[in-house]
Amino acid sequence: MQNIFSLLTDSIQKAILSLYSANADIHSIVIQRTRPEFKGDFTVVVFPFLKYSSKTPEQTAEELGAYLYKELPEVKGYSVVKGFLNISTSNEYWIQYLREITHAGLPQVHEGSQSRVMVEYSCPNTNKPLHLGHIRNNLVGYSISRILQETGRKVIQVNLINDRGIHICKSMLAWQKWGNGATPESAGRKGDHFVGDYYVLFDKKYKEELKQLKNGGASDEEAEQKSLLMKEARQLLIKWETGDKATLALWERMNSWVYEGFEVTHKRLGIQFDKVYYESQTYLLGKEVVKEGLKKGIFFKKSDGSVWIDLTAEGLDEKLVLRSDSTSVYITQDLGTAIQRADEYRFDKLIYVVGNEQEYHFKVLFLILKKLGYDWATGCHHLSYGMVELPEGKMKSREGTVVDADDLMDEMEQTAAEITKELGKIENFDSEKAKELYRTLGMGALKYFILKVDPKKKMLFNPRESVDFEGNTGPFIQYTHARICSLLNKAEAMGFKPAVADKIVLSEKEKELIIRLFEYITVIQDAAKTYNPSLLANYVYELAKEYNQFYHDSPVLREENSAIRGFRLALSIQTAAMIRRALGLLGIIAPEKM
RNA sequence: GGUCCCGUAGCUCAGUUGGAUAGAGCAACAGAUUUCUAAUCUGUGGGUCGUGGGUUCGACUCCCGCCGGGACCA
Repeated sequence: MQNIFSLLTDSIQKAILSLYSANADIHSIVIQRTRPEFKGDFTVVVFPFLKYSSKTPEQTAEELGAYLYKELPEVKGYSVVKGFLNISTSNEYWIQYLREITHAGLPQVHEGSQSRVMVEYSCPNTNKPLHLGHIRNNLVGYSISRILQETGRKVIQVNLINDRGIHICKSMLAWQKWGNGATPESAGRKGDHFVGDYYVLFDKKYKEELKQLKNGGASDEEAEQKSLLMKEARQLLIKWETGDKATLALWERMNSWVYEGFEVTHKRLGIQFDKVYYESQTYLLGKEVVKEGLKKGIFFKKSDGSVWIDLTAEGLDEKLVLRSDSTSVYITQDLGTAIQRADEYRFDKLIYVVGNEQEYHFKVLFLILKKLGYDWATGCHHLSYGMVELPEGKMKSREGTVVDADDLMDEMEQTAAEITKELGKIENFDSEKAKELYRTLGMGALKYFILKVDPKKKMLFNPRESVDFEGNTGPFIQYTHARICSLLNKAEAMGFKPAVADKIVLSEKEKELIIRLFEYITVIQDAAKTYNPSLLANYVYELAKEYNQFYHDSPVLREENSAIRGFRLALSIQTAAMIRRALGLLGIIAPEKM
């Protein structure tokens, strides 16, 4: 059956041609949902048509309404309020829609079936465990990947781990000096935390050293230069770069501990990658590109030998792409990595999920790729997300205000357990099943709390609110799903079957619910287009809220009219399926009982 | 010095190619359960959409200035 939007749009174009002998611009046709205080389901804004009709808004709306009413059986009535034409759609249309999805399943979106998208996200350093900021990154990256898949695109999820550099050398040095051969196993500590501890220890010792040097009369700068610890760390980095065996062995060993830890966290977050890149293998990429760019005259060399690109014509600055000692800067390897990936995967889009503090960096990166003549550069996109802040302000590792990812998940699950036990609805669960539920609910709360906010905006993480399980929260939506499942189980036990009969009188709520289900297509397209999972999060919340209202005042199992009962069962089944599906795209599990 | 982002109810957020009297949740208060899961539902109060101009039939939305907050580039 034809989509109501295209049905209306087509008919409006015909109406304008027939009534006013004009061809209406498709963009001038705006159809939106009718506001609840007015009668109707969809509203056509007629102001843009006045130039065709040369009549008052009311007259134009009236004529248009009469035309649509006559032409389309789906239009059951209309009313005109000022310049707005409110259209009431027929129950039959929506009953038919419900019947269709009951038989054929929920609609699929295929708009992007030919395209390949690579999404890069997560990208942790190996010197410390993941924190709240990484969680937002991971959730947004995972969810947008799933959403793009949902619209038919082939998605390649990749991670790029920053496994080399001075930071990991600091951890290594501290472990050598003060670790006494300890391992995560011997210390009973998760690997990434274990290595992170040594990073912190280095920093502590380094500060002590600086203090001593300064007490001895050194200035800040002198102290930093004189620091033996820092010197040793740098030496370790040089050893690493020159391939010193013992250094490489230690590096590999410590990183492997970190990866074991990350693995656990990733699993808990429910994310996984198709491919993991390591900076140790990519950091030398890009130098060739610089040579190439020099040859083409896109880059230029300064007297000290450093290589730059002049972007002042584009309103940016001059940007360094290779240092005078011919070592790379970040953008050098990013250029190389992007080109390597383009060769390898031939993607249509490459999406970088990275914090908004790097907006300038990506602007420059994409611009350089374009100037180098890579046509796929236009498909590169920086999915820039805002920082996560705490009620006390920004997270600062120095002040110990960083919210650790593992701790946070522990707390969420613990809260879920407390609330669930208090409500006492799962007495027949064994402890394994109960634990799984706590996990599902805790993660549901956390994921929804973060994903409901537009990624572009900075967000405030209030721990008190994040463990709220009522109102606009993940557990609210999960609860709605569980309740429907419970209802459906009982219906089955009672032998009631879902069925969508022809002649059903729909209540306002029932019609609204079906329209909501229908709106999913628009929402998922929007979410994919704008790389914004929060649209989907807000959608599924609205859907759950709508269902709860319906549930509250419409009996299902107690409904004696079997046609209505069957219809309500079918509606409930589809709503539950939609909740499951939408939550799934957010990485949230919909439990059947809670 | 330059570039960019943000500012909506006490708090957290929706409001997306400009559309009607700007919406939710939390918090506060009042109610609903002999009933399909009350992690629910209903109601009340709460707004100069930072601010001043401009564009037009119409601006939270677009343009310019200012104030406040943040980020980035040397």
